[in-house]
Amino acid sequence: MATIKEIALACGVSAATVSKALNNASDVGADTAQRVRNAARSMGYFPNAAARALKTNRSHNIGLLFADATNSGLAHEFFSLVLNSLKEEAERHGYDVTFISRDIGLTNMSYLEHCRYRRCDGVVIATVLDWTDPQVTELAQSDIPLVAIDYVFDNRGSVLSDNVQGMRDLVKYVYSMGHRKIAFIHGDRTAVTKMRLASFHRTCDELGLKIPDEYVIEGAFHEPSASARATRELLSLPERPTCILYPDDYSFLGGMNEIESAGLSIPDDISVCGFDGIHLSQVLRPRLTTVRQKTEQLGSEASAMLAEAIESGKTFLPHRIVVPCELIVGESVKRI
Amino acid sequence: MATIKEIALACGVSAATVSKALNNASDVGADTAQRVRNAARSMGYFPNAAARALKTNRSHNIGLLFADATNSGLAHEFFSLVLNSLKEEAERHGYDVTFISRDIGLTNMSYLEHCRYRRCDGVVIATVLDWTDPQVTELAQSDIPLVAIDYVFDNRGSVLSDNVQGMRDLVKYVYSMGHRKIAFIHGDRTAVTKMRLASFHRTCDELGLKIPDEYVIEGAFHEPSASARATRELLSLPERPTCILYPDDYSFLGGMNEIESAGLSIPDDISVCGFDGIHLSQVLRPRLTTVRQKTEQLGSEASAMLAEAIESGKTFLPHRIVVPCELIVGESVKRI
DNA sequence: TGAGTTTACGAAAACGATTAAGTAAACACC
DNA sequence: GGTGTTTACTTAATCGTTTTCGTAAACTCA
Repeated sequence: MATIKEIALACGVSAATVSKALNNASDVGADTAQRVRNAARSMGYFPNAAARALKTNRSHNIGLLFADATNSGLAHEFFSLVLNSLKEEAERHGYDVTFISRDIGLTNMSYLEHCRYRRCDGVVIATVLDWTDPQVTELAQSDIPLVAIDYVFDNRGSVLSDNVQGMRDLVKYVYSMGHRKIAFIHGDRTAVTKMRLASFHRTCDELGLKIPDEYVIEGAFHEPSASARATRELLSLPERPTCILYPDDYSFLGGMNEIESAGLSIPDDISVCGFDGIHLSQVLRPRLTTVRQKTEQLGSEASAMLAEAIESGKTFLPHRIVVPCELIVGESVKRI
Repeated sequence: MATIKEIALACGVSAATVSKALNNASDVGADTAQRVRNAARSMGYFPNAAARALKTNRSHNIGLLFADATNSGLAHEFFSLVLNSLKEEAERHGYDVTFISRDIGLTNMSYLEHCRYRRCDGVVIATVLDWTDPQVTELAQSDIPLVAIDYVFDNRGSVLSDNVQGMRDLVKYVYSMGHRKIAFIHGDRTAVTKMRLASFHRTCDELGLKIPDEYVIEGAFHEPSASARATRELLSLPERPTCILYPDDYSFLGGMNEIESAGLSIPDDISVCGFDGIHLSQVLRPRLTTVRQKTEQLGSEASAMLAEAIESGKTFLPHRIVVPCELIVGESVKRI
């Protein structure tokens, strides 16, 4: 509202001096600086972000790429929580968060164009439908600082939830409870699924478990119906698994219904595990044994890393932070 | 990337002409306009949002005020879905969405200051902890176009979910199924709760139902534990209700656990209803009878209304849109 | 005291767009 | 053909900052 010029006028100095005083530049007298700052405060001054962005070519704004699809994306508590901590940490560093999408207004821009239009200082890619989407790779190959969550782009920063360790801990725990016939309903074919699947097989190998092919079924993240279908398949096998691992806590609900309507009880007749450790998992009875992903840390590390990339001026900062998962032992796995 | 000047140079015209051609101004020749537009496209031109904002004093950005608290807010599917449609509709109108918060960076700004700093063209208040927070009222009394969701500020636009009608439909339905002893666990003391509570009582009156005081208990939105506690109270009453209405679908989970661990079955021993109609409600077995709030419509109406307020230049646009709720009949209410 | 250095400030250009006002050419019209 | 009106452009100012460069005053020191 008040501008630098008005402050300059009020203080009897030039606009340049005001700007410098406000930015703690070295060549301003201590008393003048103080006077200016006082005036700025009392006149309710805040810098005009647009003017500053125009001049400095820095918007103090970071773009956030979130899946466009409605079924997953924002509705998924995992992502909501990541977004929340991402936003808070970004703000702590002085950045605002703006959603990036294609096709804003009438014109259709690509993700990259949208970022340029808004002069985003950096971008966090939290989740997209397809990481090989040309528009996504275009963005990843641009000169905009970028951090991806749960994905690795060449030469780019990434924050990864340690799905491999999480899955290993889960399988080992289930094994330690005496289970040998362990089934795994995995998510749709994404990078995360690949990691969990690989970790599942490797851990079973280490434990000397032979897992029959029928025990590993494709489901889908956040889709109870897919888990329901897969659960039906598993329950109808001649040799039923004693424990089923689900793609995620939410989609487990589909399996839960299926198990109950088959007249079976959890965990007495069959044991189950989720993944994610969202609030829901600890509200269900029996409490779900699951793997908690540290959403707060994923989000805040991503923001911090991006801020560092922006401020260091190094567009390409191939840092990689791996955030451990945490096994949550509930009551859904029975010792046998 | 490419600027207007570069296009001007390439086309052999002045920057002003380029600007006008790109903005479909009247005083540009048809052929020149075409030439300019072609050049702009081929040179990958996109306007510099900062420069434009500086000059026009319009940022094409709307601020979004979302609760700071973590327990509800973004993690609640209701708000996630509202946010999602809000964002999509805003983008359709050419606006980006930026989160507004206090205390960005080191400085601590108020919500209003944050909006001014970012030169937001308008603000949507989706949910806050406390609508009487001085910072919120300051914003509501400012000259920034504003639309609130599920709240009414004097002289401001608002989009309201018809909680009154939703609750009435629900109670009438439950009544029509033969229930007379209907309990209501309501949410914490918010505007929404007040509406539902009032509608509950009025509808019961209309139906000639006398609801004992013990049947109306305070719970909390999105908090299964509160619903669990309230459910315990209700189940221990000498005269148990035959149907319990919960604050929302999610918090019902707490009640569900309590009912099951009391050895009761839904809906044979006791009927239950939720509110919200989130995905979860239709995944549970039995499917929950609930009231769906049209989140997509709430979000998109809010964006559309705000866009209109901005574009009409009328800061104060006391429109009020009421979005009806929809009764979803599940299997959780038994005919008695 | 005079030359060199430091300190504290100001003047002015620039970022990339928009827009009011000005102008030259083309056209209309009797 | 002169006058008036369109049409199609250009010039230049402006939005609110930042930043480079310049400079006057003050200080240092032999």
